[in-house]
Amino acid sequence: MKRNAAQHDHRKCVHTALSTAEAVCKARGEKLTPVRKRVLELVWASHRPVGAYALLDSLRADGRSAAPPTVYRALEFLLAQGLVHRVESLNAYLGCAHPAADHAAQFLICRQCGTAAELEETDIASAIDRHAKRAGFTVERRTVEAMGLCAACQTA
Amino acid sequence: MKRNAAQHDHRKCVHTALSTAEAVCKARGEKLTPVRKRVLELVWASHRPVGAYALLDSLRADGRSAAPPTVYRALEFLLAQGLVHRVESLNAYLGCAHPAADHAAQFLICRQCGTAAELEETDIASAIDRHAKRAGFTVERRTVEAMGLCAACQTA
DNA sequence: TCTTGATTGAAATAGTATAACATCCACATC
DNA sequence: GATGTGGATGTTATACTATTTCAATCAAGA
Ligand SMILES: [Zn+2]
Ligand SMILES: [Zn+2]
Ligand SMILES: [Zn+2]
Ligand SMILES: [Zn+2]
Repeated sequence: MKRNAAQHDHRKCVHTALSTAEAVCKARGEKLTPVRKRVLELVWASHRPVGAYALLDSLRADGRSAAPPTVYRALEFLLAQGLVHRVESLNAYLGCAHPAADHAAQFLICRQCGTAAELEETDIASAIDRHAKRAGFTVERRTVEAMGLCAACQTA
Repeated sequence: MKRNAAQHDHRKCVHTALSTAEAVCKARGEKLTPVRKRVLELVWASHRPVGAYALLDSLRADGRSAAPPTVYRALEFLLAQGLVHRVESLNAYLGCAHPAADHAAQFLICRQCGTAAELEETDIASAIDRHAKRAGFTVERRTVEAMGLCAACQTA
């Protein structure tokens, strides 16, 4: 039920995400250029992961000149800054809920409504790392994505 | 160091995988046709996840007539039977190490040598499920992939 | 001003996956 | 053995995702 369209002011989500991004970039001396900012805003248009070509269509709808590299470059920057995440199982992108700090993220993706919620549970990450270590494996990056039904879609 | 090319008889891996597949399909009344069997064998050609188009090339190298649907259909069948896994972060496919029983699998993927080891740790899956449940989310499928360095590549 | 490096524009191409329809084959039934 | 049926495969076309390459532009800093 969290983040149901009827139950939260999504403008606030977008506004918070954009201000945080400004702050983060400024603090790091990175440039949040108009294209990058606009792509971030488009990613935040919903709580559903968005495909790169959907973003491209939106950029073009803005009247802006845009080709695939336009959006992939913006995404590359936003990913590097931790402002968006890539959802591997969907080939899609999602705004990060807590971009300030480096963190291991996990995603709960609803197959019904398409929303994705972000978790940041260190014990999931450490369970993976522990078993990896037993195998002599050093973990550098983790992809954890759960598919299923969100609370809202279950009751419905 | 496990499964280093020099340190195990890979023919045995392949043979075991194919016999198990035969048995599993027979028990279920499913048909492991020549294409399907050959694709499974090709997937098992190494312990590295293989892309669909690499499999396609191999099928063609056999002299067989093959197009993308040929390999994707075979993979669809093998995935449904639990004989192969899909590695989401690589868009690639890997033979399942324990295809008989249904299981939650996790992968340790070496960025250096490309090998992927399969884990089947229930506590990783249950940690995910537990946090999901707290969010009211019902998990149906999990994708857990760790990128890093395998034991062999670390010492080297 | 000049230089330099980062960013963006633009065109082409590579890589991954599915849709749609025809044909074939194994098997059950008559 | 002939016929009908459904699954499996063949074939072509297309959709979707991502990168390469080179040119043009822009934004500081010397
Ligand atoms: Zn919102
Ligand atoms: Zn839902
Ligand atoms: Zn082996
Ligand atoms: Zn390795």
